[in-house]
Amino acid sequence: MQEFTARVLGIIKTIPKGQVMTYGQVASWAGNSRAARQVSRFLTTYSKSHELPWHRVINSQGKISLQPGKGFEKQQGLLLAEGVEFGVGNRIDLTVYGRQS
DNA sequence: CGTGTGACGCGGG
DNA sequence: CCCCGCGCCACAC
Repeated sequence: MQEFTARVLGIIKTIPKGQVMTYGQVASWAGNSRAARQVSRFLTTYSKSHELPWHRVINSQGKISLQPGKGFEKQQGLLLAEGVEFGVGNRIDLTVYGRQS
């Protein structure tokens, strides 16, 4: 496994319950601020084979990137279950729920 | 190899 | 708020 991938995995596993991180933030913490896209692709493949809080990773707009009918409801349900609130337009306030850097 | 495709992000209009 | 374009990058054809 690539070093970058291993770090992404480690970072996501440490996101506190009830908090979220953006793809870009995770990529940056893992050492490559330009790899937000790879982080998303990583989740599509690893969320099924690993025990990982994949639902705590959202986009920089504070919104869930999955499309309705393709996982959106599932992710929103998991976040709601841990107390994360969604505002107008199903946006999450990153200044409240975002993991502070 | 060239091309298309995104769970991305930033800047503009 | 919505929509676009552009940069970015691994991956599938």
